[in-house]
Amino acid sequence: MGTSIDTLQELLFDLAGVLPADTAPLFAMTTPVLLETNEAYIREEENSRRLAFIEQGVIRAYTIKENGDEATLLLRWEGQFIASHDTIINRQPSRFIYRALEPVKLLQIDYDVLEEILKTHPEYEPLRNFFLMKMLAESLKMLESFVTQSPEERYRELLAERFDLVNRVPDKYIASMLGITPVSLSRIRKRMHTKGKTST
Amino acid sequence: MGTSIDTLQELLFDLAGVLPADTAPLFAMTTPVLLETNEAYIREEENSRRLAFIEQGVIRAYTIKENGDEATLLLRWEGQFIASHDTIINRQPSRFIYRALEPVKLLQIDYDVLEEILKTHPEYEPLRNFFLMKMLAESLKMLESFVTQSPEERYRELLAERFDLVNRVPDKYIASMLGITPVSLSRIRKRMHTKGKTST
DNA sequence: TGGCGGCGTTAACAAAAGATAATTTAGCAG
DNA sequence: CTGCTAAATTATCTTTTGTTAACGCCGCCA
Repeated sequence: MGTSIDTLQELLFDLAGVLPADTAPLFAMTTPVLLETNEAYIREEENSRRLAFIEQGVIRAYTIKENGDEATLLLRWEGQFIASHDTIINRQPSRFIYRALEPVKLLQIDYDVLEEILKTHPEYEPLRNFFLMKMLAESLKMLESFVTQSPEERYRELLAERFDLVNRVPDKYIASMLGITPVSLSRIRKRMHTKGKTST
Repeated sequence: MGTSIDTLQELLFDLAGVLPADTAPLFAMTTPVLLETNEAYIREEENSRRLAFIEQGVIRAYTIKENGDEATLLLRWEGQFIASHDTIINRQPSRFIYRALEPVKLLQIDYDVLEEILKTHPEYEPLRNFFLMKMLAESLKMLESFVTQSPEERYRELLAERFDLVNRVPDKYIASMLGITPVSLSRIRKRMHTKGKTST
């Protein structure tokens, strides 16, 4: 059973040829964190520049709309990073809330500390680039789905690509992430059952 | 009148304290490129890892859907970078077409060449991070607008924030970027004229 | 300058989504 | 096992969007 550190060390080796033995300075500054179901990792208006690798569990990033409704921006799960992009990229208080949907295990580091480490250990730099690019690619892919597909098509694709995730997460959050209401998602599912079971 | 090089040198100085005099190795590898209206910069299935800073003009990134319709993913204009994210991030043939909507002036570099330069000149690294983060923040903001706002609200916001851009670009591309049809955008505009001229 | 073609608008109808509320289902605590 | 609560479904009605087609406007080019 691999730990976060194992995973990240492997990644660092693959990306930059950094041997696990040479990653001590990086991992010395990380802290393990546990969240219980429904616990907030980052709250609205918070300014902390924490960055975490998810070892286990699912975290939901959402915002509260003017009318009081929640809107889920994205879900992150094991093997991904989670951080307040408002705070890290724009140095603004987080407009989003990051909350565990399940018990979560994190490996955490402060972004400013990470930056210091990167100054003295530029060999870790590929790790940052890798995750930035990965997140950018993911965001663009989601964006693409909004301009090319209908809500039903987006849902079908999500089912096809992340069936496990859809089953771990309440439908209402999935709906919100697809840009529709839970009622609408329910109707889509009904349509899918009756009519075309075939697809994508 | 500032050139691309001036702008980028300024950015490099602000971000990393690199003096303009020390940026020669970087700019030695760049090429100016001119595109005329409607000329494609990157075509579908293309594998080139070109990266360009837009000095003047607007470029549209779009894909052709299964039904033959076009879907505009994003628009980029002067001061921004343009590149095939499929090709640079995932080393896949571009699924998008990048085409000039106006006469365009670019400052181009090959990404692989840039990577080589970054190995010997890590002091330029902040530039890459800056643009990656900037693009990520932009993508997430657009994504946010899809989960929190209606098409009409997205249009109003686009008008409020990028009025100049909306006026430079044909409505049908704006509509597609908002995830709706040109017919629908036309109705939204009609609604806005008659009813609420106020607000966000 | 006359015609052609693309773009935006409008119209008419079908399909889908939003809002609200009632009802059923399901997960969890005691 | 029972009961409570939240989530999901269903129903009804309204609003918005999609689809297709017609029409007018304008720019461009022969």
